[in-house]
Amino acid sequence: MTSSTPEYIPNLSYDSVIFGFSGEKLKILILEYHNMKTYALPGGFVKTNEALDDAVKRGLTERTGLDKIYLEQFHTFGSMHRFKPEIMKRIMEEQGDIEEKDHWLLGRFITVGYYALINYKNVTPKPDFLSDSIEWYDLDQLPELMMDHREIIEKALEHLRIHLDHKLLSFNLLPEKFTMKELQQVYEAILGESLNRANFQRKMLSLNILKRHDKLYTGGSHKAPFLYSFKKP
Amino acid sequence: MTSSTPEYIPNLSYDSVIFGFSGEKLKILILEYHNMKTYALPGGFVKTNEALDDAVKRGLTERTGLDKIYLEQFHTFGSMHRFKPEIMKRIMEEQGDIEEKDHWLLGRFITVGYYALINYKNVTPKPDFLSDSIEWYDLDQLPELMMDHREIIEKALEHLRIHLDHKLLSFNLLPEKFTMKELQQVYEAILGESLNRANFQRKMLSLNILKRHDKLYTGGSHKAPFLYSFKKP
DNA sequence: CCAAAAGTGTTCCTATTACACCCATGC
DNA sequence: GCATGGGTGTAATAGGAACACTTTTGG
Repeated sequence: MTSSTPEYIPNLSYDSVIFGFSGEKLKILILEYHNMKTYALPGGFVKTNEALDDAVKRGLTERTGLDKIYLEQFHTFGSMHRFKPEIMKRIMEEQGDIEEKDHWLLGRFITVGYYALINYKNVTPKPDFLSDSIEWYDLDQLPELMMDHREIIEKALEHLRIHLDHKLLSFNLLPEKFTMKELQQVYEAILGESLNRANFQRKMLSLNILKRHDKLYTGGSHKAPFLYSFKKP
Repeated sequence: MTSSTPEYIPNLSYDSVIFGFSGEKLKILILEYHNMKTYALPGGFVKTNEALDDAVKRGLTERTGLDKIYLEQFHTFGSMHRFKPEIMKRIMEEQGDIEEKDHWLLGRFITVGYYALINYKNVTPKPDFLSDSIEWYDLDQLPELMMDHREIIEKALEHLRIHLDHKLLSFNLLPEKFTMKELQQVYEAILGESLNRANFQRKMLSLNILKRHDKLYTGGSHKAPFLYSFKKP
């Protein structure tokens, strides 16, 4: 790509915080650059003729194989502390891109933060051309991340916790049908605290967003729970 | 400015929604471009070596004369529907800037939205070099705005309403000392609804963020109200 | 004394919380 | 029958909303 007709908007990127849920713990998708021991959030760039939201969706699909993911924008990070060109330079050198001195990737970047919440088990993350691996990490066992990516995750989590009630419908975190206990586990994993079973049940039902289906017989020695699904609007 | 060493980040702008309060109504600062009947939010661009937040503060100070304003970022707008180069072209032609065909200002822009809430009376807005006038407009009497600026205002207002309790402390909308009635008028103007006086008083006091001072004798034939100020943390 | 605005009190209602109880199921 | 997990009931509490009452002030 030449600088006269750039394919991507310079100095602007996005980073996505992909939350995944395994049944008990909340995890985050982190990638590692080739031989660098450099861990980062999956991010990317916006084409000059592409909507911001579309760019983020495109990047996420390329990296997770998942389509039709609900993404929520939460903050744009524009501090000059983000400017660490050495890191990107090393990454590019590993790639063999060493020619250009003022390559656009070495510029200063303002990044738009997005987050998504998906069902862990539906995803087979695939590393892209820049990265060595892409893996799920427990929230409390994150590796050291490049630049301000740790801060980006904290801010994403804060937003997720505040807007949980309104946003959970849109995220496909649970299977089509699920039990009340599973739903509660999602809430507890995200909020990081345990909730009262009886009150949680009542509150969820009072929101009038759940449809009750037949009971689920698991073979366990206890009462069979109802299955629920989200009412589609 | 030449394209080889750009002063500003291309394709990225900010727009600021400046809410002002006059004592009864909420107003917004809108500027008009020279002889264009084109109304817009005050916005600007980010220098390549400047923090995003700093750029927004700089622009606001240039246009309002006010310093140390608390600004809150709320959303980044990146749709391709924003791309209307004709408008900017006409503005530049009015200015006499007609030479460059692919000038950076004619590109597609992703814009970061910020809002602020200030005391209307402390401000003497000054038009910048591009604009003819800069005026306060009532929320319900806005002129037709360029591009998606109307949508940006709606989204700012939504954020302001939701986060009012947490953010009012940081905004210098009221004088140092104010009465409970003045505080209530701010809330009512922002929320767009009237509130019960007795309950509002109790709720505000229960938040434990107000310091009570001496009474204010206005000369009105009624009980003198207490003055309050926000407790500084 | 009256009107206007401010401060405080009372009542009602709803949402939240903690805990208890009973039911279904497989061993 | 009994342990386990699931559904529902109940009492105590907190918070909000609606309204009434009283106090202060200047005319």
